[in-house]
Amino acid sequence: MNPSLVQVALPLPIHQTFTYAVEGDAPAAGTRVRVPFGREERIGWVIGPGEEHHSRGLKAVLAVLESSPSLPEEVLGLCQWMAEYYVAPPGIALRAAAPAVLTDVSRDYVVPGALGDGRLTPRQRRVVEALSATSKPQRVSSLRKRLDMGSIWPEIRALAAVGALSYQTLPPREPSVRRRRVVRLVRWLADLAEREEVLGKARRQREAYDVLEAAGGKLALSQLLAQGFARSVVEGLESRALVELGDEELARDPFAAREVVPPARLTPTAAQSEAIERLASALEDRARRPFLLHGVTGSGKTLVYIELLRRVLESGRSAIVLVPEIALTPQTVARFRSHFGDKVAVLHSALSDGERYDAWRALRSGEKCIAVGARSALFAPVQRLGAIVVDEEHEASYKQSEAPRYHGRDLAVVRAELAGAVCVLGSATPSLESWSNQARGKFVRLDLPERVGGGRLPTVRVVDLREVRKARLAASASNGSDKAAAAEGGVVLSDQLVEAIRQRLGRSEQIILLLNRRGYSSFVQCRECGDVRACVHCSVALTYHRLRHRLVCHHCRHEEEAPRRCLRCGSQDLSFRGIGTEQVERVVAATFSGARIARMDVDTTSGKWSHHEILGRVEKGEIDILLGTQMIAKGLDFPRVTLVGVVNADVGMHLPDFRASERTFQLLSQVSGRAGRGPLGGEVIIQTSLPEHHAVRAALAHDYLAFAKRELAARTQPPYPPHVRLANVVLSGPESEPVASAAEAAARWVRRWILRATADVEVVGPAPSPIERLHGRWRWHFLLRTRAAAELTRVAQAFLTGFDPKDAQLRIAFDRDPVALL
DNA sequence: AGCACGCCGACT
DNA sequence: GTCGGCGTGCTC
Repeated sequence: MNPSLVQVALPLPIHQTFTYAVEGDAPAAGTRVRVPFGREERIGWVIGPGEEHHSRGLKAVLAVLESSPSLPEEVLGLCQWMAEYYVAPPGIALRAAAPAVLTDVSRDYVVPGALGDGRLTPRQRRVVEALSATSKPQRVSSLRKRLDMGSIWPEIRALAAVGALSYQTLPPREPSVRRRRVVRLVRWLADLAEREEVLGKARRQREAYDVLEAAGGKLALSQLLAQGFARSVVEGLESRALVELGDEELARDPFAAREVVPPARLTPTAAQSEAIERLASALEDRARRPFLLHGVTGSGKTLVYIELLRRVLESGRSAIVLVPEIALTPQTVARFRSHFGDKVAVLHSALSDGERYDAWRALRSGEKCIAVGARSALFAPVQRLGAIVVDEEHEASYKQSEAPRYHGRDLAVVRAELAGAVCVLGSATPSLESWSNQARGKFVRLDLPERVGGGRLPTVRVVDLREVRKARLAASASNGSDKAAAAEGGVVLSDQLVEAIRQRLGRSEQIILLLNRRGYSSFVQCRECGDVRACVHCSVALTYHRLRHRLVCHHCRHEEEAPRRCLRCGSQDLSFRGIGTEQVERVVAATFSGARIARMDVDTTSGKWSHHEILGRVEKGEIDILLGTQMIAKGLDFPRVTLVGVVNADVGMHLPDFRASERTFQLLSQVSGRAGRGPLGGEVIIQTSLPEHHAVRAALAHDYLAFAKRELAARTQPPYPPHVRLANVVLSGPESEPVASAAEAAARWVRRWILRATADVEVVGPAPSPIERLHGRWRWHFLLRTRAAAELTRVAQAFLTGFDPKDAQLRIAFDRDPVALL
C-alpha cells in the first residue's frame, strides 16, 4: 500500500503543524499518533490530510495509537476554532481538550557506567559527579534542570562513547487502565438437586457458588479471596465450567463512594415553568440562539437546569454543565448527582490523572452522559450533545489564565452552535458582555424575577466605615488610649454588625461573614522609614499570616519569617496593617466567646474534601458563624443563615482594572443572596468607606439593571468591553530594561503592520503592567482594541507568528477577551 | 519547549 | 589553541 500523508499537531508552543507519512490509509482526524520529533518521540493528533512537503524527507509515523479517533469531530472542530480565535498553537489547544495521560513524551534515562580514567572536560565531569550520587537510572531532563548548564546531550553522548554511562529512551507512555480480575457465574444451577449433582461434596465450592449467586453472579476475585475462599476453590468452580475468570476495566470514581442525597421534588413556579418550556422547545427545534437565564439569587435556576437536563436525557442526548470551580459549589453538584445519579461524571479539579481519564472514557462511551465540571468539562467527549449549561456565567474563573487562554462561557456558545445544542447561561448578576448580547438580540433572555417559596430578598444596610472610624477616634481621644493605634487598626466589626450578630446567635440562627482577603494583615509597614515588606519575586506587598507567623506572597507563594524589625532601617516599630480573614476570625472569636466559628479560605481548604467538610458542618448546624473569602459567596444554600455581613466591601475596588466595579457588585450581590433563603428571612450589612459608589448602591437595592446601565455608560470613555473587543499582550522577562524595549518594539511592529494592512485595530500602550513584577519576571503590556473581532484575529496572528523579539528569555502572552488586566 | 550549530571571549 | 557562553533558527 502507498503511504499517505497526515498533518499532525504536537503539544508544543509553536504555531505550526508537521507532516508525516503513514502506511496505508490516513487515520481520521482526531486520532493520536506517536511520531519522531527532533531527537525525541512525542504523541500528537492527526488533524487532517498532509500536503506534499518540499524540504528534506518526511519522517514516518511510528504508531497509530487508536483505531478510531479518541477526539470526536465536534471537539476537534471546537479546538480548531479555539486555536484560531485565541491565537493559540493548535497542539496546545488540543492538549487542553484531552486528559493529560493521553499526551506523554518520550523519556531519556542515564545510568552510570564504569568510571574510565580518560580525560574529561569540566562539563563532562559535572555530569559524572551529578550522576555518581546514585546508581539508579536518572531522567535526563531532571539532571539537566539540576545542573542548569544548558543542553547536556553532547556530554552524555561523549561519556557514553567511553563507557562512563549509558542511556536509553523510553517511548511515551500509553494511559493505564486499571483492571481487576472478576469471577463471573456462567452456569446457573436451578435447584438444590442440580447443585447436589454438580457440586457434590465440594463444600467450599458450594459456599462460594452461593456467595456469587447472592452477589448477582459477578464478584471481584479479590473479594472472594478476602472472604476466605482459597484460590483452588475458584479454580474448582472454573474446572466445572460454572464460572469464568476475566478482566474488567475499573473506573476510578472518587464520587462513587460519596453519599447521594435523594432528590427533592419541587414544583416549578410559573416563571420557572415558562423558562423550562422555552428551553424545551428550543431543544426540539434545535434553535441556535443561546439563552441568558437572569434569575435573582434564590430564584431556582438549578431547578430549571435540572428539568432541561431531564428532557435532554429523555431525547437520548447528553449534556454538559459548567460550574465556576467545582470545589466551591458542592451543593449544586450534589443536586445534579441526586437527580441523575451515575449518569453524571463529575470532573473535579482534585481528580488524579487516572480518575480524570476514567471519567473521560465513561463520557466517551456513553456510559455517563452528563459532564459536570469547571471550564475544561466543555471538552467532554459526549455524543449527541443536547444542552450546555453555564452556571454563574459571570464568573472570572471561566477564563483560563494560561494558553490556550479561552473563556469557558464564550466557548460554550461556540460548541453548542457546532452541535446544534441548547446553550443556557445563568446568573443573578450577568456579565455585561452577556447582558449586551441579550440587548442586541444575540441571546434570548429568560427571567426569574422572584425567589422561590415566597422567600424575599434580604434587606441590605450600609455601615459607613469612615463614620465608625471617626467615632472610635474621638472615643479613644477622650479616654486617653492610643490614638495612633486606633486610627491605624482598621475596623473589623462595627457596633451595628456586632449587635446584629449577637441577635442571630441569641436566636440560634446562622451568620455568614465575607472578607475577600486572606491572611491576618495585608501588609507590614515600618513606622520609622515607611518601608513595606515586598515579595522578592513580585512587586506586591507580603501578607502577614499570624498562625504560621510568616509573610506570604499571594501571587507566587513565596514565604519568609515574619520580621521583628524593619529589614531596611532596623527599627522595631513595625505596624501590621490591613485586615484579612485570619484577623476577622480572631476578633469574632474574642467578641463572641462560645460561638462556633469556621473559616473558609484557601488556607483552610487544602484537602480534597475540606470544602465539603466545612460546609457539611454548617449544614448540620454545628457552626454559628461561617467566615471566609469569596469562596463562601457562591451557590451556598443554608436556610438558617439570616445574616450576611460584609466586613469591608472596598477590597478590590481600587484595583487598576476596568472590571473592578463589576466584580464588587457581583460579589456583594452574590453574598447577599446567601441570606434569607429560608422562611426566617434575612438581612445583609455591608461595611464600606464608599457608600456612594454605584456598585454598592445597586447591590443595596438588588438592582442589577441600574448597575448595568450605569456601568455600561462608564465604559464608553475610554471605551472598554462590551463596547469594544480587547486583547492584552503581556511581555515578560527576567530583566527590566530588555522587557521594556521589547514591549516598545512589539507595539511599534504592530502599529506598522496595522498601517500597512489597514486593519481596524488600535494599539494602546505599551506601559508597565499594573503588577510590574510577577514570579521574578518583569512585565510590560499593551492592548489591542477594536470593534471588529475578525480584524483583531488578523493582527494577532500576524504579530504572534511574525514578530521576533530576538531574546530567548522573553515571553509573550496573548490574552484575548481578558477578564483582568493585571 | 528543547536542541544543535556557530560565533566570540577567556583561559590552559 | 580549546572550552564553554550565549544568540539564532529549526523541529515534518
